[in-house]
Amino acid sequence: MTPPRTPRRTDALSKERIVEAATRILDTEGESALTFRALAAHLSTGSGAIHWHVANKSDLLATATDGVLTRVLAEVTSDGEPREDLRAFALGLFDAIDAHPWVGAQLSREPWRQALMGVYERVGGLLRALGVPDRALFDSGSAVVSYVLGVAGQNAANARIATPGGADRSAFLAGVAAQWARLDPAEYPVVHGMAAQLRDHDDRDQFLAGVDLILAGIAAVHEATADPGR
Amino acid sequence: MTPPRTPRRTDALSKERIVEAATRILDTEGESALTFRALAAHLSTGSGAIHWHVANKSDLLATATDGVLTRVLAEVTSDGEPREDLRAFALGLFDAIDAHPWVGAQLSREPWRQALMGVYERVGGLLRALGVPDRALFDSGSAVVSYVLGVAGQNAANARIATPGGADRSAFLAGVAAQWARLDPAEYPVVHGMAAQLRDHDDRDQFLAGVDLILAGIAAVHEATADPGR
DNA sequence: ACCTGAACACCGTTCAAGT
DNA sequence: ACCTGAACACCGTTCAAGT
Repeated sequence: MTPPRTPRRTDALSKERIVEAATRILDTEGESALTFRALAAHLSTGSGAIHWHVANKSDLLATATDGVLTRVLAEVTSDGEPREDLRAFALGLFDAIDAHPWVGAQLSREPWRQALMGVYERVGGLLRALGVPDRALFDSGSAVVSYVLGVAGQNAANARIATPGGADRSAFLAGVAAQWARLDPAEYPVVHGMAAQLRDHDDRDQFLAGVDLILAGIAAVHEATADPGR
Repeated sequence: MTPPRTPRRTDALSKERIVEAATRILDTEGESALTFRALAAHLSTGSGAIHWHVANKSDLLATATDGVLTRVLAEVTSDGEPREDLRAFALGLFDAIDAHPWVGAQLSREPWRQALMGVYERVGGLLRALGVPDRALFDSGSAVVSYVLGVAGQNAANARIATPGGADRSAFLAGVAAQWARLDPAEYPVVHGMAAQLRDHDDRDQFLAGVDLILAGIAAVHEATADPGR
């Protein structure tokens, strides 16, 4: 009489289901909670089974990241006024990374390369619709994309730092603001003066203000250098 | 007769020496090579000794990151024309992260918060010297800082992806450019058209172009909204 | 073809024991 | 006070064995 093995699950495992479960763990418990053992438990299977569908952890993170970004690309449509479409798209990326902060931490990983292509395409297309000449599309697009990713990364950082402590975001900001306010105004005149703004600002508003700033710069530079022979 | 223990080292261990060694490992062998065992071997001590000086790995990474950023703040002076000073400072951050790509990956970690204060102070001060009104300093400064960090993060990503493969940066870029060129122009008209620019562009130049774009935007918005009653 | 779960080589961290 | 190095509880990944 052999010892009873754990009964085989009926619903088949698949890379899709694994990535789905991984995303849920990342969203709810954070990056450090995503282990193959935890994942296996969630899916009531063995860790080896996961490795049959997923090459390794990097592959898993890559696919999950790609999923989030692909969804943004698909869900945020660009069929209106280009300026508004661009703001909406940027905001879509912002919100996606806000909802899945771990994606911001994947910035420096492979998966982004593929997704970034789609992002560049979208941003470039909208900039072109705004009248940016083709030769300026690369630099302008790169500036927009870099800015968006920079904010995303910082936001991911804040989300990470804030949550572990248990305090929510506004309490966290208030704490940093208080620290800024306490700085010696002689040594840190600017930051000292920013404390109140830091405490009260809205991340999304500030993000959009930055997008508008860059668009204004693109418009200014573009008009200034608009080549006559074109 | 007791078995001979490893002779006690004469030069005292210190947090400073540990962080120095850690930085060297990070720079030369990459982030994955930094383990307490490797570090202990480099310093010919035990892993426990390191934990006596350094709370944990996070503390170690934080201190190393802070060191790099502090050095940039100290070495890049700002005593000339504000616009040039700002470009030089941004470039200083760019180069530092280019030289220590692992710093870019620390973006979403605690250590940055302290260093970021100094960065905001410097950038804000220069923007003010450029004529940006105080109330606009926070948003403008945030835009500049976010952009710089975004580029830094992406560069760290490229450095990471490129080096493991053994190919150097230009070969890596050529590969990605070739991939972009191969894309269906009907589906990816913009990115397809950017392939040549991607292959030939200079990272530093493009970075500075972005800084200039943002500065142009700040100037434009500032002039447009310059309040008469001030 | 797909899954199980023990085994392996590693990791950060702790800690009794030394000097 | 500072250091040593074994021990502990983890981790990703592999793999013989099952169905």
